[in-house]
Amino acid sequence: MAEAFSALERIWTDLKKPAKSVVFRQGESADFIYFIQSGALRLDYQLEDGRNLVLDFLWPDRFFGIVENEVYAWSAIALVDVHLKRLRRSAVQALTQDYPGVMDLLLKQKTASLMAAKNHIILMSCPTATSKLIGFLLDYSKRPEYFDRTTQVLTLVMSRKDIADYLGMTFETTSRIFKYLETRNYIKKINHRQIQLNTHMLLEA
Amino acid sequence: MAEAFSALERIWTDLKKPAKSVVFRQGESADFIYFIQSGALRLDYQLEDGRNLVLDFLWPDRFFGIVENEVYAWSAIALVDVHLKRLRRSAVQALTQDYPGVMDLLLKQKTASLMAAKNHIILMSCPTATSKLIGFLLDYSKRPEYFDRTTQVLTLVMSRKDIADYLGMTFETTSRIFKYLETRNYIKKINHRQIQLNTHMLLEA
DNA sequence: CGAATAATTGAAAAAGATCAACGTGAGTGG
DNA sequence: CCACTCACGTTGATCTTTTTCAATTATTCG
Repeated sequence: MAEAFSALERIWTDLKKPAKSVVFRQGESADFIYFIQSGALRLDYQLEDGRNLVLDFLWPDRFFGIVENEVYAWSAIALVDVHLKRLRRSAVQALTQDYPGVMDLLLKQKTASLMAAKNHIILMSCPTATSKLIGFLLDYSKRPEYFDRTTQVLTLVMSRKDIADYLGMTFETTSRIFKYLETRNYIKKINHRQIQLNTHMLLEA
Repeated sequence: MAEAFSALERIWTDLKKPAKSVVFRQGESADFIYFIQSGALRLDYQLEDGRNLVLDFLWPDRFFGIVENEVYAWSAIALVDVHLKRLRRSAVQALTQDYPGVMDLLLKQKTASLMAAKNHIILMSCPTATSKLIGFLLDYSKRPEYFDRTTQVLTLVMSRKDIADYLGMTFETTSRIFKYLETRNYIKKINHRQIQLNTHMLLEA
């Protein structure tokens, strides 16, 4: 796997994107595969009826844009300034000939996507908005980049609407549940984007 | 791809399972990969709190049980009598050495799983139970094995509870929405498991 | 046939959406 | 640096949808 990685190193190029910028858009020709070095992204799926759905949040060390199709099935948007590696799909394809490990790596990454999707489905199936949001916060707190274990402070890189679009609710409900969790001392809002978690209590709930 | 398939043919064994039988259980050692020849299955995920979640319904020509982990992450249950092909994981692994197409096939199947999951997420994000169920019926009606295009009759191989557990609602709601759709002439119940669809109207809704 | 399982239906309660108004705070241009 | 603006977030009141719990009816399978 390390060997596959060093093979990929020879064909990737560094790429920095500012917060809120679009890495690729749903429907665009899928010429590149990406890897997140640092930062965070949101995968958006635009429905015909105008609704926008957040399919996933992406964190460092994840590949994305791996599809068999001609075009991207969803959009990738930077939530904060991101540092990416970009690989031309055709070049990756060529590498798989000499380095079977590259194929293994792609398969592993696809498995990671599938597990993320499974987790997303589990969250969405929670019977109440409160349990959805608690599940979301607990998952999120596993990201070392945005959760400080010593202070228990979680830095939200996404808006209330992003969370709502991920969990299948309205942003008003998201806001109200945050409020409710604070009154019950499950969380403490430092500011809109900084939340101190009472992990122990959240796990109990 | 055809070459990969014929390679697999040499190592798979036929397997028939009756309706309601368990093909594998969540947590069991994941020694086999399966392929559905005919019939239909349900993938169940058991949560610690006792809830049961339907992650997917599987139709013919799909591989399943493809995981990297030691154990299956969910259970597979036959909804009707099924005809399966069973392949020992280690044998498939060995085949990938000589037949790179086998790897491609596994990757393609994983992509299929991911697309199914994406679709599932889209359904679950529908704002009302009615739109969820309509989306479900329309997706389901793409299965030639269970939808008769001439009579427009859909044969449900799963219970109201299975549908509810798939869409994230209660089975009472599922039942009520079926009733509602019938009063509005979107559907016509032949019996509990046979539903005639007014596809045109459903697509409009 | 009869027991067990699945499906339906009703009434009441709870949860969430909607619509509207109001704060708040980060970023911009003077 | 300050005022302004605009996007984001919060909150309230009302209405709709869904759940819950309970009872009843169908259906299936031994």
